[in-house]
Amino acid sequence: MNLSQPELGFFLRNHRKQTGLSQEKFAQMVGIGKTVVYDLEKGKETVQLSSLNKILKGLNIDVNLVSPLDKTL
Amino acid sequence: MNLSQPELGFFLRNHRKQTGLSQEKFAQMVGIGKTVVYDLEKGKETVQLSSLNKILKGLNIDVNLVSPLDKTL
DNA sequence: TGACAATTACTGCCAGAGCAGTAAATTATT
DNA sequence: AATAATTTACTGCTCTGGCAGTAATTGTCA
Repeated sequence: MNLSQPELGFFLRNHRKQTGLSQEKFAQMVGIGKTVVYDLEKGKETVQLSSLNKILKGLNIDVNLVSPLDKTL
Repeated sequence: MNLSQPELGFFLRNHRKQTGLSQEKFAQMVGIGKTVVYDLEKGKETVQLSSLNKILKGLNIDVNLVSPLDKTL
């Protein structure tokens, strides 16, 4: 996938829900504003990378960047 | 990996170099300012997600988000 | 070594991201 | 159905990321 919407939003929302936390609780747990969580889940792309990072960390999600060049075939 | 520094910076820089484009040329090719390219490669985390997206798209890089929960084991 | 290209670094301005607060709408619980 | 919890939506404010411009530094090549 890519980091754009709405894919990312659904992904983040699903995983947050599995934590059982509301947007607000989750937001303060990872140290960002609730608006950012809402925006990201909704589809806003103009958010800070650092905010996404905090969310991904809070969800224990790891990132793999795969490039066609990396393929050691 | 995660989307934080300096890992991401090195990754992006290496892949941009393989395109043979300078930061400035690459920046205008993907439609962002040269400062953002420089900042991202350098280590700045407070950049917009949309900027990172444009860069990743320009480098043909795909993103995999892997969560422990997804493991269908 | 001189000239050229690219990178690094700094500036000031401005559009907009982040935020808390609030309220309305939606959903869940009892 | 009533109540509580959550989400959606909007506001105004503050702060800063994005940007072009520029200059200094570094790297490359003839």
